[in-house]
Amino acid sequence: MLAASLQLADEEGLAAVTMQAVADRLGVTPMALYRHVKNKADLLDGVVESILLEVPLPDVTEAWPDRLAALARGTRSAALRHPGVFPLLLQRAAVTPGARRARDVVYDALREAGLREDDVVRFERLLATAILGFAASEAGGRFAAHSAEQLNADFALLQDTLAAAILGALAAQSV
Amino acid sequence: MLAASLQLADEEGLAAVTMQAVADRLGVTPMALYRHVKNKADLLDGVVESILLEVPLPDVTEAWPDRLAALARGTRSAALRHPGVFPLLLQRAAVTPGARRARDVVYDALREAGLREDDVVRFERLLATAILGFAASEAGGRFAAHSAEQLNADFALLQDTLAAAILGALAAQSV
DNA sequence: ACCTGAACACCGTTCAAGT
DNA sequence: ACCTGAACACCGTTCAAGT
Repeated sequence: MLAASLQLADEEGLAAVTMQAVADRLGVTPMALYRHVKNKADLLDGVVESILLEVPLPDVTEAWPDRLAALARGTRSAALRHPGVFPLLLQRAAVTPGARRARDVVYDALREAGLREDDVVRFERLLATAILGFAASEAGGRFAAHSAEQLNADFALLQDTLAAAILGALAAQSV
Repeated sequence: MLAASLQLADEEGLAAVTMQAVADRLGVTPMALYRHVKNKADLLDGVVESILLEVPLPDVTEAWPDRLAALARGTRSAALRHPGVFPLLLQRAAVTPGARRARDVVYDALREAGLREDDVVRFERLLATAILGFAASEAGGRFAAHSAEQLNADFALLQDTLAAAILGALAAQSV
């Protein structure tokens, strides 16, 4: 049912995700959905969560900068796969298992980098908002006029900037 | 009419902005709105634009870093004033007068800083996505569990990171 | 447990008609 | 020019009823 909703959103946009359209796709009446979902908001929460769970977690054996870069790329890919829904990610509290999963990857990487615990949580939030902001902007259409190469270069600049910020914090705390 | 729509969104959320509710607030029938607006999407575009135009432009006599910081603060304030609508800003192409207005402030500041023209446009996009991403996350509710002090500190870290990136680019190009 | 039919109050939008 | 009444096809959701 979440899969059907997500597919519908990808094909026809978020506005096409109605209880009746989802039910149709499942060969059932709209009212049957209320057995599995509290209401429409709950259904959309489920769709958002399933996108979050789609982001592949990087291999723990990789070096921490590679893990962060891979997670960022994975997030961006998920956004481009689901442009109609992705902007919703910024409108839900980051307290679900899918959100926690990604956050833990970043926490572990930043700890391994050597950041102090308070900087770990600060930098996780910095990374998450910057990457999600970029991905949501790109998927949402704010960059409509830009070429793929431009966007790739922009994403690289963002990643470099964030990496430099982490290295800067490390240098500052080892003084 | 845009003012009435925005007010409605602020008071009761974006979902409450229906043609009928807006018309009610204006003491008119829903159909009368179609005289002034093509359809509902057009109305929402107008609301988004009016938020963009609400962001105060910094005084040109200020130094460039202060102008950038002031614009960022003004954007964040607008988001907090209109949390229900702000996430929509990431879903509209940045081609309206309101978007251009803010972009020109950043262009001028970055040129004055001494960046090369290609870096000017790259860094403007970096700044815009990072600041809008933060503001949309905060307004949208992704940070629901965090305190105001935490969020202020996070915003400061973001601004510092972006400022450092600009200074880094300046240093690199003057080698 | 799971699904349905009928119903409710509400959507966005059109069209012809009114002033 | 601007607004309205009536109508259309669609929403989300509830409830009692069916298997």
